[in-house]
Amino acid sequence: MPELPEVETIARELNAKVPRRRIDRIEIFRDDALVGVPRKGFRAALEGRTIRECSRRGKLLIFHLAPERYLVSHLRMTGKFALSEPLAAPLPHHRLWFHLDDGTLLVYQDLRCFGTLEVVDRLADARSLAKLGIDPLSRRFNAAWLGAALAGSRTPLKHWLMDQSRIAGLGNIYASEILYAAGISPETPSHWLDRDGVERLVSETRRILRKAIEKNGTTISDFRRVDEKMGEFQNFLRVYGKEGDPCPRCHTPIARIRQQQRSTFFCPACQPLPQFPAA
DNA sequence: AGCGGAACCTGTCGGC
DNA sequence: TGCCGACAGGTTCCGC
Repeated sequence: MPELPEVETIARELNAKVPRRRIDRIEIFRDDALVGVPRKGFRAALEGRTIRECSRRGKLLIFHLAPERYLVSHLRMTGKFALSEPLAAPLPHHRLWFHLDDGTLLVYQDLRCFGTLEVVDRLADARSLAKLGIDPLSRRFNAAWLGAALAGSRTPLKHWLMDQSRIAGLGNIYASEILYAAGISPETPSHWLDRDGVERLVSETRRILRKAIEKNGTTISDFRRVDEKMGEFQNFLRVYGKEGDPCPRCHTPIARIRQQQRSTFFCPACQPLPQFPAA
């Protein structure tokens, strides 16, 4: 489900509510998500600790606790965190309840049970954080960095952008949208991109991610904010999920292809495959 | 290096 | 109506 803007939205909304709240008690209804610790160890590691803040790294959501400890969560496709009034019984896809000291319930739910919850004493110990690449909203993500990183890779650009060990946070929706905005074919061998293309890719990546965060993420089916409201960026998507619709720029029907087992949407006219390597 | 395929798990949707 | 396959915002592992 969530890519960088959705996780950023959740982190910001949690950050407005949960800092200084203590986790009094945890109820576990299904423990598939727990990484590295058994259910009892998970509860013992977190109960009684206070949430200092929430942050995001790539698509990972991080709860910073005191005394020092971290809960690092990857929501994968359908994971969610929500704040709720106390409930009598868990709803169908509720997996864990964190009872906070002000009486509210921090609910972790996950329809498909792909999501993960990892507890570590130091962030450096988190396996899920270890292999992440550069954050695309950081200053280091610029044309000089990207140009050097792309050199030598023949991987199709769309797949390259989704590799979390290179850039952390882009997924299937935003990779398609960014390439459309930059006017670059998703099938371009990565090292073919010329200097101008690299610069467009950097600026469109930043622009689209910032706008998506401003719109609280994209809700196509599952994604919900902490208060169960939907995001609004789906209203600004140009190509994702729009196979056959006219391109907003040139009216050519939007195409859909499969790359690495995933759907890619693009405009064949606005995003032509380069004819030759641009050196 | 990089690709295809399968797996993890559950639900929905479209076609026949 | 009912069954069956395809597909879903992600990642990882295995084999070629």
